[in-house]
Parts: sequence; structure tokens; C-alpha cells
Amino acid sequence: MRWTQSLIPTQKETPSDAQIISHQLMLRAGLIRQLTAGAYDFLPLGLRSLQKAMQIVREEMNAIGAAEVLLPALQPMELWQKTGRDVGYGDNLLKLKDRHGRLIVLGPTHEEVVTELVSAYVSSYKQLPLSVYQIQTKFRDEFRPRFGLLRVREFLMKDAYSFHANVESLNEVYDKFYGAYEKIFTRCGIPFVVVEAESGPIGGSASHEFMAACAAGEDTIVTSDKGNYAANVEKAQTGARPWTFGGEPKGELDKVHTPNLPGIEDVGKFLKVKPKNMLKTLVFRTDAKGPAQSSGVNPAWVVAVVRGDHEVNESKLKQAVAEQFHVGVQPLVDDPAVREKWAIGFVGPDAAIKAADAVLVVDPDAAQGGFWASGANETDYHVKYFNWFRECGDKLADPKKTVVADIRNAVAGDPSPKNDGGKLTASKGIEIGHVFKLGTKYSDALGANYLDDAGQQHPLIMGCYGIGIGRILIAAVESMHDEKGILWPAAIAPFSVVVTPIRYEGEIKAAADKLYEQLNAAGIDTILDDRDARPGFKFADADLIGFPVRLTVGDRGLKEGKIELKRRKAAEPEMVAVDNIIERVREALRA
RNA sequence: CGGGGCGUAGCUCAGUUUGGCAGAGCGUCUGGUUUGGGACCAGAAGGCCGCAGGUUCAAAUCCUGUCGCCCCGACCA
Repeated sequence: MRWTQSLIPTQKETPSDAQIISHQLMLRAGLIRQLTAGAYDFLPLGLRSLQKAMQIVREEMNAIGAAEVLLPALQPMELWQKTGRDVGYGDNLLKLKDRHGRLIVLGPTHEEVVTELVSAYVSSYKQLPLSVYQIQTKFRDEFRPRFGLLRVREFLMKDAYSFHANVESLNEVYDKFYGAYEKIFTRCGIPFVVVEAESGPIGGSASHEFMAACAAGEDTIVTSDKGNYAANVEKAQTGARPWTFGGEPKGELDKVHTPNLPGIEDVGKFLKVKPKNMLKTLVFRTDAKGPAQSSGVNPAWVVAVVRGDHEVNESKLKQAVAEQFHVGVQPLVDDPAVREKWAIGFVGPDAAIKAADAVLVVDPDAAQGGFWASGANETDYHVKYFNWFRECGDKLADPKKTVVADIRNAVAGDPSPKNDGGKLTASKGIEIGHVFKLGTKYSDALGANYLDDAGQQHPLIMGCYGIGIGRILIAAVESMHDEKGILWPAAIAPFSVVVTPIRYEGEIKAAADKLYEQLNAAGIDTILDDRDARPGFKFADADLIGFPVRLTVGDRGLKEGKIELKRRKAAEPEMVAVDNIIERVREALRA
């Protein structure tokens, strides 16, 4: 490609709307342009990188025997109603009406569509396992698109789905996808870590996220300093944390008027108590059907308590409550019935003791003796010098009333769940890939069954596997740039080589043209900077865009029959004889 | 949806407080001089000041409404 024939609008100045470095550089390098919130034009250079990433993904998917398909973005609402995700997916589901008034979904993902497809043609265990994938545009009506390509409303995603007759087969194929993902991100040159993510219906390690470590990431990764554990903070377990409700009261219970203080931070400041010395008490409704019993089993309410500086993790809470009390937990909705029973915002743990139909779940760090500040169970009041045994009594020892369990998000400094003396550290990451064991959720809902060798019908067991193609570019730019611009890994650079003639005229022009032809003939994708511009201007653009190799053609080198080769990542250029240039470029691109 | 910020040339932004000719730098175009790390000189083009209404002799500037964009929060199989 000749520079003057392409569309490469580089900019010297940083666009004011761009916050994170990858967004700034991708705009400045002329890779993308924002059309509207969460939707971007891909310009020629951006598209080339995107296509290279797609090709790598495609090759690795093909290598593990996944068959490429292309499914419509336009999907009938009925399909989503069958799986309940017309509601379950929430407002991120982009809906529209056609001229006949039919409701259409612009697909945010394709479990429904692919399950419908496979169920139409797969009816025997002999056809399994089967894996299909596509690279296709997804639509999600994000509340707040942001950070350039990181969170957008329309984006390219590689989504793959596998179908199985048994869990062993699913596990086998899951491992293949896992391996393919490692190859993909390694080939793309992106530093990544794999973390345990939210467990699926299969249980165990049913889900892994591939995270590119970078400060701009939206996800928090928790890692053991022993190097043997990594998980998304949403999923991360903690090691054993000792607890005891014991300890003498530090003072008389002291009720304090605390009006107009919206958060725990504010209350803490007002009371002159640090959040880590406060109890955060949240109320959840259970899905228990029967009448509450005085013993505390089959409770209607769950009162969860964590330390003031910690966050309740709802999935951990759900698990603890399911194990101990055999009921599910629903998110609390703010309705008058709730307000009447609980002083929302001012609840204290003892309220659970007094209510016959409530149970108490306490995080170990909150189940400690000593000084606590807490809600007073009365609107606009808190108490100081809360003491567990004095305020709650021996119900704390009743397993039908009270349980101590890990119900909070992990934080830096927590013991590793491996219980090997490791401590957890926290860092930020961008989720670039996700592999997930789905189970039979979609095949059940859509009646996608197969016949086993005994002629019995069973729902297909499924896995799904996603990669955000655009996020590959973001992750690369976030992790590889300097003050001058992007440092593209060779595999996904828009062009591998830029040929930069010092002046595009005379014998320099002839030499540059010839070099450009040679590189093209050798199958090295090259852009020729044929602009009538001064060298410094061209160098600055080349560095900003970040082509891995720059070949500078000028009279200095030509006098000696040499071309200057400058690797973007190298500090200094080297002079290479014209005869050796192709070979040397290949070497530089491998490095 | 709650809170905050911003809409003026392709880009970055002044001008709005205190109403009075539409501005600068970068980029673009023309001519010239230049040419190894974002050159210089001279000239030029480019604007519904987001949009609509109002106040006023007069509105980029004040008022009302509205649309869009960015950030924080909430949301994110």
C-alpha cells in the first residue's frame, strides 16, 4: 500500500474525549474514529490490525476442529422469550420493531440462535461432539459505553459453541479451547493471565477468563504471591480466616443521631470511627416458600454482615445460604414492605436475632470481638460499642440461626485459598477472552435433544467460548506503547514494514520503489511512505503508528549500497546491505 | 437513571463572568525557499458558535427547552 492512496489521518494532539492511553493512541494514529457513543469507524490501518487478529483467531479455531458459521444479528424475540433472556439479559438487549410490529433483537450473543440451529440438524450422539464458531458483530445497549473500544455498543466478537453428549466430552473440548486461546493471545503478542471466573451450572472450575494485565482494565484480578492462584475478584476465594465473636465490650452501647449521612464513609467520619471498625449489614429476601419456623430454618430473610470496609459478594452469600439454610437469595428490592420491617441503611446485626424469620450470615472479619459501630435498627440512628454477645446472645452459637462464612469480595492482603501462607494481591485487567461450561441451560429451554445409544433422549450439553476482537487491539496498545506511540507486536501490526524515503524523488525514489516491490514480492506487508514530506514528519508518524520495522532510504546509505533498518522497539538503527535486506527484515519481525 | 463537565474551523482550544466586527495554534490549499527527527516566508480557503424558542436596538455571550459527547456512580450471560 502507498501511504498517499490510503486514509491515514494522524493527529499530533490528543483528542480531549479520550481517557485511556490505547484510546488516545488509536485515535491519534488514525486507526479508528468515533461515530457516536459506543460505535467506531475502523479506518484502513485499524481494520488491517483487526483482520490480522481475526485471522489468528480463525486459524486456531480451525486447528481444534471448530467449524466456522455466520449467524444473523437480527433475531426473533420469540427465541429470547423461550430462554427467558428477553427479561434476563436486561436492558443491554437492543430491541427494535420491524414494519409489521414484530419485535426483533439485535443479538448481543448467540446461544439461542446456535442452539436452535444445532437442534434442527443434530439428533444423535453419533454427531457429537460438535463445535462451531463465528466472527460477527454483536450489539449491546450498554448504559455507559466508554474508553474507546473497551466498552462499546457494537463490536466484533468471536463466539464459539460446543455440543456434547456427556460432561467428559465437554471437559475435553473445553480444554482444547483453553489451549487454543493461550495460543491466540501468545501469537498476538499480548501478555495475559488466566483467572478463575464465575462458576457455571456444572460447578467446579467451569469458567476461565483470559485477562490482559493493564491499569486501564475494568476487572480486578486477585493473584496469590505464591504464584499458584489467580481469579477474578468476583469469584476469588480467601484462605481460612480465624474468627471469634468473643471479647469484652469496650463500653456501654451508645446510640447516636446520624441523619443525612448517605454512605458508610460519611457515617464513619461523623462518628469518628474507621470503616474497618464498623459493621455493614445488608438485608436480602430469600425464595423460601413455606412459613418461617421459630427454629430459624426456612427463613424469609437473610441478614448479611461484613466489615465496613468490605463488600458483600452476592454469589458467595448465595452459596453459603444454600449450604446452610437450603434457600436461595434474591437481590433486595426497595419496596414499602421491606421498609416497614427493616430500617434500611440503619440495620444492625441484632435485628436478625430478634426476627424469627431471619437468619444471620457473618463474614469472619466481622465476627470478631472488640469495638464495633453499627446500625441501631432505627432510621437516622447508629450505635457505638456494639458487642456481639451482649447484643445478640447465644443465638450466635445456634447453627440454625447464625453462620460465619466467607461472603465478601477478596481484597489485597487476604490469605490465599491454597492455605499455603500465600497472600493475595490485586491488579487490574481487561477481559479479552472467556471460556464457559454452559451445561444444559439453553438446550433445556429450547428442547435441543439428542438420542443416546439406547435410544433415550437427553438435552445437549454445551460450552461457549468468546473473544472480543477489538479488545485484542486495546490490550496490545495498552501493554505496548511508549511516549512516541504504539509498539505493535508484528503479528497484528497494520503493516509489518514502512519504507520511508528521505525524499520521494530521483534515485532515492527509484530505490524506495524497488525496495517496496521486493518486500511485496517476498510476501511482507509493507507500506510505502510516498508523501512529499520532510523526514522528521514521516518518522514521527511511523513511530506514532508503531510499524515494527522502518526501512529508511536515503542518499547516505545508498552511497554504500545500504538501507537503514530501524526496529520500532530498538533504540538505534542498523545499516543493512541491499542484498540482505529481505532476510534481515524477516529476522527483525521474528524478534 | 442520579451526580459532574463540555458542545465555537478537520484537531486542540480562547472568547461567555461584564451582550457590541467570529479568534489563535495545528492541519488544509496556492506560490516560493527548504529537506536525516513533527521546517520557514507570503497569501488563501474554511463557522447555522449543537439545535429550537425567548429577552434585547443588538446574543457565541443572558433566560427556557431540547439534542449530543465525556467522566463518576449504578449496570455489565
